[in-house]
Amino acid sequence: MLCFWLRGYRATSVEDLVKATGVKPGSLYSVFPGGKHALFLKSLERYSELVVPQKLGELAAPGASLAALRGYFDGLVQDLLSPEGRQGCLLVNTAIENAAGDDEAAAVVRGHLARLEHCMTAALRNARAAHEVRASVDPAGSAKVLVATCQGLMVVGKANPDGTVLRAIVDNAFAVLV
Amino acid sequence: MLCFWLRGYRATSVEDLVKATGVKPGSLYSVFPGGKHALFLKSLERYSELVVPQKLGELAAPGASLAALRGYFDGLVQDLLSPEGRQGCLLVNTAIENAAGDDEAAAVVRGHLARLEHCMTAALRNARAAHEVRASVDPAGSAKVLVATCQGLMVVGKANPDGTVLRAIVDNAFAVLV
DNA sequence: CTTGTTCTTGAACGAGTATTCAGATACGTT
DNA sequence: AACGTATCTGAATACTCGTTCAAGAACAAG
Repeated sequence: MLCFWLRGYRATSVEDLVKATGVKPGSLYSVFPGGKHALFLKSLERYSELVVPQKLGELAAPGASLAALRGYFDGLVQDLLSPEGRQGCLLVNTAIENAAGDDEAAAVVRGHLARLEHCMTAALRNARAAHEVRASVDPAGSAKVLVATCQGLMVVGKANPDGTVLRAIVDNAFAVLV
Repeated sequence: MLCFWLRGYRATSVEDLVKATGVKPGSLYSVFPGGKHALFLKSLERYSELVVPQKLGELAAPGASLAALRGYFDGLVQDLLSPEGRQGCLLVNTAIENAAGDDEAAAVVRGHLARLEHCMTAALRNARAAHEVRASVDPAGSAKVLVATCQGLMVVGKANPDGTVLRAIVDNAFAVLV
């Protein structure tokens, strides 16, 4: 999973996977019929189940509110600025690199986006009930925009890992809510 | 340029470029010292100078206002839904695929993002002067968010080329401005 | 300790990669 | 027409790629 995350699907060779796992080619192909591609799909699922919930943090909790939502974006910015976080999000990378020609990969990405939108909608609903955001805010609609914004944040962050720029995006995205 | 746009940097072979241009390997390497990578950078520049202004349309004009800004987003959605437009934006693809390990490519992407932000800021300033958006809208700040949103729109569009979803994102992004 | 089975190994395979270069071709000048 | 220079060509180079498979090691049962 780390190989694909760091280097992308095309750029990781089977040799990379052999070195990273210690599993030799023969075994690798018997354990994962379908080879590199099957392993990639498994990596996507593993990322969804292991890394994503960790990044979501409080945002995935039922009582999540504006602070949790803001915390998710702040975490994203922090990751993009750290040397280890420069690889961005495996699922965003996959959307750009593979989604057009790999329906199975695209389906995993779509699932992730749906989950993200669901969490954000719930958080915004809670936030409105607690009068943390303007009453005119439409939770479902604003969640859709915020999903797109955080994907865009990752694109901008890859090309320009500048804290001032990224924080300005987040600040202004939230400014219209209160 | 079309090769890199359609398939990405890593996935386009020199043979693809030879077939597409009709220029044989020997000539290609004498005309472009630096080979595939030099050609890629030239393609990025060509895309910036040829395709981007066409996509910007009215938004690049001095008098651009809210309609031009909205028109840009609508054009983006339309492109993502058409079979020929599924490749998305070469510069977004490059940001994800190459920016982390290719400083020259990242610089071209940064230039594009800066230009986009500049155009959007100007359009929002005009829009506010014409009372097309709320007086509380900060042109510079909102432009930063809109830049991120349109990059995100491209990520979402690649994984989920669904008109309803994409149009909802654009509608809600603009809803907070008026 | 032998036997039969499962699992593991790394060398080998063919296809594909970016790049080079000696030979062939075309062109402008005399 | 003949020469010299610039340009073009595509076969050859030295890889690296994903994948397979025969040979060997490990292991449990008798």
